Amino acid sequence: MKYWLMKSEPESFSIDDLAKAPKKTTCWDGVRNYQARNFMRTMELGDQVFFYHSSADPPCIAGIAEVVKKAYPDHTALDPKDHHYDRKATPSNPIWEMVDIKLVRKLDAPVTLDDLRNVARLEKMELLRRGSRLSVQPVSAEEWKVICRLAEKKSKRPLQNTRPGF
DNA sequence: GCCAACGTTGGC
DNA sequence: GCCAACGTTGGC
Repeated sequence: MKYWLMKSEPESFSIDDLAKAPKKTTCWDGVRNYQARNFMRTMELGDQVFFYHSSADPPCIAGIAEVVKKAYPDHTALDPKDHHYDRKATPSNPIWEMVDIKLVRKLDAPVTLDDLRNVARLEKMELLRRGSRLSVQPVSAEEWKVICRLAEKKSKRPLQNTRPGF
């Protein structure tokens, strides 16, 4: 099982929106970066995801989700009226793909970007790299564990409903 | 709102 | 293949 971090601006789609969604599940449409897409292509069912609020106050990991559907074509790339339309995309070559993710749990106390920066073991984390903008990125097993511990500490109670591995 | 960092586009 | 121009991301 692998670990990931996916960014969303809460003004467009937040952890609460995911909680309110049917089956607490959403398709992750709109990714228009090849590296991010390639990461989604390698995702497996059950992979665990940190749901990150970008351009938020404060920026933070707001919850945990998991992959419930493997990569498939992102239809919004084919719709000229859609904001994420890409004229290079065709039905036979849709170019862009998405996965479905389901909420595992919202964090009682979000782990902020500032919190993460204060952990020496997270120094190499992609999110913390200067100028990093990747919206879908891998998280190492160690990083995952460290961040889950941090989340537990902040919430003052055990993380429930998370799979073994953190 | 600012702006640094980054990815993409397109002329050459 | 180079690289300037442009658009976007995302923290501050």
